[in-house]
Amino acid sequence: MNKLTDSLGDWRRTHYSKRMDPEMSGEQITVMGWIHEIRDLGGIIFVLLRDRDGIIQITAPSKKISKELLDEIRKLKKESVIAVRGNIQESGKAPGGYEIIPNEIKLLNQSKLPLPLDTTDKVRAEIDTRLDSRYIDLRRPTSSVIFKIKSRMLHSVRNFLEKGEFIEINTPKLVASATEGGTELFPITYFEREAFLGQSPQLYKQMMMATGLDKVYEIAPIFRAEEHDTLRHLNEVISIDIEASFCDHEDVMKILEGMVHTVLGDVANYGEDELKLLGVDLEIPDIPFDRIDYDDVVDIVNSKGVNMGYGEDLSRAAEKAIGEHMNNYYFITHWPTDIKPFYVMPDDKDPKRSCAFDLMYKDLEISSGAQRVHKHDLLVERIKKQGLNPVSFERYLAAFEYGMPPHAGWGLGAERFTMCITGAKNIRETVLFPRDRRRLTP
RNA sequence: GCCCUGGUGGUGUAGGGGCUAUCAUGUGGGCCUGUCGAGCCCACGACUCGGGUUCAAAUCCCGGCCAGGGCGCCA
Repeated sequence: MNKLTDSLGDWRRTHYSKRMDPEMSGEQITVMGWIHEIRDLGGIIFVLLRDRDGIIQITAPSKKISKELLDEIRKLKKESVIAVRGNIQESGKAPGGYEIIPNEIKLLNQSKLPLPLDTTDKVRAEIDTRLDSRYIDLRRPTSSVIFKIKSRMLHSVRNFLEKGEFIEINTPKLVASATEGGTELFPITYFEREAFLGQSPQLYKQMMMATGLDKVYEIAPIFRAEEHDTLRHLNEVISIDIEASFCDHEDVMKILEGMVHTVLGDVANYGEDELKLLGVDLEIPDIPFDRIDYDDVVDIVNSKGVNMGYGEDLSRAAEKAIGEHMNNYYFITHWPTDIKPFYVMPDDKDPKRSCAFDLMYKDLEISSGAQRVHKHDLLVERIKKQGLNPVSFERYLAAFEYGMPPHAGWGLGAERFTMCITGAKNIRETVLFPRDRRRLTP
């Protein structure tokens, strides 16, 4: 099989499929990609070549090209990789308005058939089938376009934060302590000791506040060993985290809403074609976002017939109820101190309430943040109150003894944010190789 | 982890104690000079695994595995 394939040699792609213009008519160009479909009508063969940008038609009329080339084309199979040199021609009859009349074709690699799933969207495959053969699934534009948008989103996030004078940091994902409380951690073997995969950069980015770097951000994976099995949870996700000194929760909420607003604008501006492919009409929310007090959330949820007590976290039914009442992006503020982590600052005037907030998009929590406790003794008290041992936080706590400024921050789930932008119903759509309760490969 | 539903060619499905197991797409072959979900003809290809009931199980029962939906868990 392989002896029939050609080497790349000195051939290089001169154009992507969608970047043609009328002035190029007649010009010889080289395109490279995968065979999306072949329509052999006998006297004329149409080969649809797909690359990153889209699809261009190679048109081979028997009268215009040599018999040898025609025979070569007739032997081509779906999803094989080819390079085509030919003349570009404007044509109203061709999809996209342009077609290429081939002079020479190289078969760079052949595809095995049949394919594990259909790349032309004639027959839909289930997400499980698609994830098993993700590289082929991503040949479908509706699948890969999510990652083009995610890339734009992350680029825009970095731009925004860099403009705001945030410094990008990298904190360890191999950590010693399982005592941060809350979520389950993945244990791993670290030489002769046990270690864990980091659940959050929280403690590290707070320690950075004691360094004088003032404003930091990190975009990195976090790991949570929860056995959840839903459309919006994974065991490995990307967290967009910031922490800023000499700030309170109001300041970082402004940064967060400003960032979401800017990023959505950027994606709408520069990703127009991509959004169109998904059929998404991206609405840019006005800022400031609505802020709703936790106590009012409880009242609204109860008024919708969903039972919820003050001091409880939102159940799924509660999230749906509040999501129905609010729309788009909104903050839930003044969470009860007791259900928030130890590092969250209690409200001065009413310590039962905290300076913590969640950013919601409809019924989906996409970010949570807070003003943090920067006073050492209060922090120790809060750790004890949550049933944790201050001794295991020794190194973290020490950072609060030598001049820790007041600070605040948040973490935003990159995949959940991508879901908001793309309209994906399953978080797995927004990760190339998702890790969930059952899936560890590919 | 719990509840509900399901697992049929490569993919997506119909069927539901005994027939040659349905359809689409695909794959292989043939015809066709403007296809664009091309069309037409021929062929190929499947009942999740283990156990049980039964003269007979893809179908009913039990269990495993896997999946879909919902929930829980998720500082």
